[in-house]
Amino acid sequence: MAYQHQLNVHNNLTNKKEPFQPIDPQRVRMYVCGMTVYDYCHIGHARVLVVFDVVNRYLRKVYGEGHVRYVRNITDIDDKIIARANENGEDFNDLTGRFIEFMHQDADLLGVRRPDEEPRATTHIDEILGMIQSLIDRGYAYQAGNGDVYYDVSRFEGYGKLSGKNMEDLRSGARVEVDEAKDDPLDFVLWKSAKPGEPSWDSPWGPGRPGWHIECSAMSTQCLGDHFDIHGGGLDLQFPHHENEIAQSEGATGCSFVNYWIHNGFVRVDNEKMSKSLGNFFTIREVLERYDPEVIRYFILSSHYRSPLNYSDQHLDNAKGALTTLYNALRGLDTDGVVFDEDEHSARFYAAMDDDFNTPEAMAVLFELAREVNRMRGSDEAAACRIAAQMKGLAALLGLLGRSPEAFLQGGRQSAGGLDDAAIEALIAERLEARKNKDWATSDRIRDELSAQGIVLEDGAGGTTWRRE
RNA sequence: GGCUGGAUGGCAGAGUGGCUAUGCAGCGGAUUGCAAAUCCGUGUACCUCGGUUCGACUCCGGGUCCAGCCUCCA
Repeated sequence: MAYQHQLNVHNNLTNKKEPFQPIDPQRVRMYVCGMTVYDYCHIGHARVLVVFDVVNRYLRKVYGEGHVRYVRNITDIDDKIIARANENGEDFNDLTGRFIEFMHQDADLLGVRRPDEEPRATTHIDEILGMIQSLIDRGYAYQAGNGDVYYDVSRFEGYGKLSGKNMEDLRSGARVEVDEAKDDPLDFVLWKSAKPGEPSWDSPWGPGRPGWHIECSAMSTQCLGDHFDIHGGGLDLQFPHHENEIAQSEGATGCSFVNYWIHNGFVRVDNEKMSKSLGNFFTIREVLERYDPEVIRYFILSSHYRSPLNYSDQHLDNAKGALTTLYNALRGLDTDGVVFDEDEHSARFYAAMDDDFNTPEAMAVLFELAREVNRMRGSDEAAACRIAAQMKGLAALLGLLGRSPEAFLQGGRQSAGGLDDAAIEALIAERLEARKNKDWATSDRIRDELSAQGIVLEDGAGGTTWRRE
């Protein structure tokens, strides 16, 4: 019997968990704010990538592969990009092109499926200009004396509805910058007039470039329409970025913008937010030098997407151990083409995922299946295979356990000057000979030798297997 | 100061008005030549003070502490 999904998501617009009802179940639409590309992605970025990859995979499971459209943008023009390009003495397009490539490499390694569309700000200038013009026409924006075009926040009635802020509180906040050009300190820029030497595009308001917030409004509307289902991103984007997007899009189109706002929590280091400004970040590639990408993925999904996630080697080691347990269960079982019925484990897995993408609880089900597999193997190989196949099928929704167990277990980093696979196999063969002769001293010596190289031997009923620690 | 979240066993991390989360680590047993892996068993856990209740870690209120947003940030 097929499981009946009822997806519930925590909607930041209402700040409540609600049943998810797509505008059109045949075409579920999700937009996620991606990266500003002037540097390598860090683990915080990895979290957005992985979290929304899982949301994307799960929506496809529930609504069907062809009925979900996932858009994740790239911000490829902004102050920091210009500054970095100047520092490097290169064209900003070269800089962004390079880091887009690096981002794709990182995302691919983490098992993140490519979005259906990946719009870039610089290729959507026309749409951006169009939306700014609409805002001016409808009285939501004005050009200031310095040439910049600003959004007139006081004109938009619902301003603050996403972040739970009101204009008075915001104005009384001590940190609002005072800018002479703006009518109101809360107004934000839609079009920045170009300073000499800066990249710029022509516009009715003079040469310039788009503000950050308008990019996302224009790109999401262009790719998904005026009104769509899900808009996601990091928690820090809730205000002002997403608040401003609502003001822009609803101001420009006059219709409701997004039904469900989903934000992932931060990655922390020593209980502090990992961020560029604090300088306490670890890049994905840095971590990949020491850990398998699937370990990073497991680590990210081992806590709920809305919770803070503390980064540390200890947590990654823990993730590695847990993943090893799961792959150990799959070892030696051929699940290709195995037909199985989904049992109550699947039901519990889906129930967990239906409940606001509760990946930790879903993962607990994977461990229960692993135990079932281990209980069955030996006594009923076919049953073990069926359970293993079910386990792999569920894990695939999280983008986990997609490789052969050997690829994961033996694929660890070979220490410098360490033994390659053939040398390991040769030593195991030699040890096997010694064991036949009950020469335990030789057998143990070889095992110790391998152990010193980080190779763990396991003598099973079907022979000796090995894995890298 | 305003607004959001959070506080669970050695560590990590779900969840629930009364019933084992799960993982890692530990301990005992099985298995093993010894290990490893695996299986079985095993832990006075729910920040504090009040309240509601037959019963609260779970609901309500106060407090304490932590994190985040209000400034670029995933």
